[in-house]
Amino acid sequence: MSQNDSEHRLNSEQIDELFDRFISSNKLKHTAQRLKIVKRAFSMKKHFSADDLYHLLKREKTDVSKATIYRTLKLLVDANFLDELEIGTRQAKFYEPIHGREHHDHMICLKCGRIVEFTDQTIEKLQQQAAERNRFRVLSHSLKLFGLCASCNQ
Amino acid sequence: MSQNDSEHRLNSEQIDELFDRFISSNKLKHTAQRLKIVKRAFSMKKHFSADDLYHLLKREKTDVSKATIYRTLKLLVDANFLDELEIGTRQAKFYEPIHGREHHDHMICLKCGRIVEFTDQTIEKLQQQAAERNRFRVLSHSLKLFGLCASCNQ
DNA sequence: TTATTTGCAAATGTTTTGCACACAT
DNA sequence: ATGTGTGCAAAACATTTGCAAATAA
Repeated sequence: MSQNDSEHRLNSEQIDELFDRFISSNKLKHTAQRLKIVKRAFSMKKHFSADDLYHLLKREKTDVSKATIYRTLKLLVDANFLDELEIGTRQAKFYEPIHGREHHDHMICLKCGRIVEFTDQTIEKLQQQAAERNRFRVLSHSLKLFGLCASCNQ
Repeated sequence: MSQNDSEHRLNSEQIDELFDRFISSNKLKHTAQRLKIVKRAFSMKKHFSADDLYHLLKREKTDVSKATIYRTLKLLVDANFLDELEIGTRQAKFYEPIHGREHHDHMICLKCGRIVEFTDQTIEKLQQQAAERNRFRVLSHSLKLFGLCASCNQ
């Protein structure tokens, strides 16, 4: 893994700041539920699903309904605070804080589910060139490698 | 589009041959339903969903249940006769005949839904190298560019 | 005060599955 | 004869939505 997890985690103060930015930038209202969701989402050490978040909050006795979690996660993705990763059609989406990180792609271990991140500027460039050749305007992209991670591959 | 559709379509005789190969290679049984599904799937001019196939067959008075369509499509994908494309987690999967075509990636128009295919050997190579750097063994991959196709982008 | 937000339960949409019957080998 | 395959309806499952009650501004 090229990234150190803690390197990208925010402290409580930064999260409060981010929360305010999130709320005001979208003309939303401050609610206890949204604050709890944001606080928890931005302190996650790895990719998490809506359901993960739901159970974590429930365990911490700070219940928020699933509907609100889904609604808030969507807002956070639209506002570019969270990145959304789709592993497979029948599987729950995963989320991760963006927080100034550059775009990256994912390798997904089919055995243990581990998600390894990587970036390759040349690939990005070549994608863009392929798009231009087809007069296609890229708004977003997703590159996923499925296989076996180092430990699962012996 | 770099590919000519008709260039890759099979004639009736070739489909029969492919059907036999499909059945025998998997120790399956010849059934009217499977033949109908294979015939229709391999004469499709573009990507299709399970539901598309279901309605086409129904319209042609050759009813096959949805369950059987899903089961057969899965068999065809596993046997490497069809390629499966996931546009989004909550959307139906798309299928396309493989039939000797090389692997390709997709650009998906968010406005009209058009799917443009492309290949880039250098990208493939760089993906592999990125995987090796992480001692990750790639079994399959998916690269999708989302955006606006030439006509939708004016 | 009033437009948002929430929680609940019900709906959604695709795909899968249990089961009894039908059929290919 | 016997193991497969089929159709139906129900289940699965993540996510979305309608609605009435609660709450932020």
